[in-house]
Amino acid sequence: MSTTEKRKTTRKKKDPDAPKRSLSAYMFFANETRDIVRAENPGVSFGQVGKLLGERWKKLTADEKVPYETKADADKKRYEKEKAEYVKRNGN
DNA sequence: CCTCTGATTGTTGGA
DNA sequence: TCCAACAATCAGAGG
Repeated sequence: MSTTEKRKTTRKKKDPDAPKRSLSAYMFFANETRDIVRAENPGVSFGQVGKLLGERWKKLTADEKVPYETKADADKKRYEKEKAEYVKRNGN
């Protein structure tokens, strides 16, 4: 099963203080591309843009993803911090 | 020890 | 407010 087949929707959180996980490079990529794709495809519904984003993302090379992965990495650290506090709260 | 699934992140746009 | 496809990412649990 691929990660893209389940994910019904944002399910509930099982943890009390569940620290929000780090964002994916795609999230950052979408942040920038959403504006570009939408600019090139005005009026297109999310269905079109959404798929376009995925295709564009796959088209990007590791070098292009660098800036996005970099953000993702930075956010990852952010998550670590949240987790640290989260664990502290639970493991207090 | 190693593997896997589940849950989560954010975007748009309409109902 | 919620959901849909898209991709990534991580943490916990199990064998």
